[in-house]
Amino acid sequence: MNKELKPTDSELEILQILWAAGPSTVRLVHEQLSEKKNVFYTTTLKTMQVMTEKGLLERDTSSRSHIYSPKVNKEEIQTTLITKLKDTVFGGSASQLIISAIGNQKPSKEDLEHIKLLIEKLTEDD
Amino acid sequence: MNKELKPTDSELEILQILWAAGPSTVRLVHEQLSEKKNVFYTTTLKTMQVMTEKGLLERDTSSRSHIYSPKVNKEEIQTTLITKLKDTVFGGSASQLIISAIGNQKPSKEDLEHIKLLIEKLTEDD
DNA sequence: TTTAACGTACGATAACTATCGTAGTTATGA
DNA sequence: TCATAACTACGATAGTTATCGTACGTTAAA
Repeated sequence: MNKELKPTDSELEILQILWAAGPSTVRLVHEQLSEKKNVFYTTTLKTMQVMTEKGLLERDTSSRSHIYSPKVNKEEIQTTLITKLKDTVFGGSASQLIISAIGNQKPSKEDLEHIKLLIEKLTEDD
Repeated sequence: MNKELKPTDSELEILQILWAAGPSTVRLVHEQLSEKKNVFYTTTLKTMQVMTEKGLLERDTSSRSHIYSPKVNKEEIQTTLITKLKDTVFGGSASQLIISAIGNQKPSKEDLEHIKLLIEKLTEDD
């Protein structure tokens, strides 16, 4: 339902940059974006303006270069999208999703240990 | 790049049904779809026709009711979408994705044990 | 045999996305 | 000061998606 929780792919690219960089100008976002993708400055600008209209970003217009910040929570978006993926291609099964991720995303040894500890903690306490 | 690996949301709903049910008529897919979503028969039909054009489905037109089957591999789509999610909202980190999934999708105790065993197997052999 | 149910084909359309170009304003530095 | 660079605003557009309606042929049963 909530539009704010369904950013498009282009919007996610921008959100990612803002989540990492904190409040930024279009110029800065555009420069980072340009490292991955050929796009005109005005395209980035327009997208960020639309995102602001949608409530995905907010901006401070007090100086000439507007400062944009994410208005949506990273963790919330992550959870929403994981849930959606789980429902649409894993028939709603969390474990299948996790197993598949472990199997083909090849986390490092350290990561696997880390995950194992997390699981132990979760299975212990209760 | 490969269009076949980026089904839309509506297409994924249909693929899921076909992956589970095997080769089916539009009627059958539509009935299952109707349990989740209000949609006209011709909408389902049209979507499946488009999917066939795109190469997501193939069909046997030898009888009056065409029989559709998925032409794309479930596991392949799963991997593609997990990878995309990892890249777009987890900054490319598989472990972050997995940890987040374990944390908020709440797999059952049995599932967690299952996953733990898998991890042990992966960290052992090499 | 005729009509209702079932099936496909396909055009139309509204909404949304992504992208770019143009216009106009405001610094800035040579 | 005046040209250039940097900004924002915003219209235009092509492509995509999702959805429905209409047309039309086929099957089956009353």
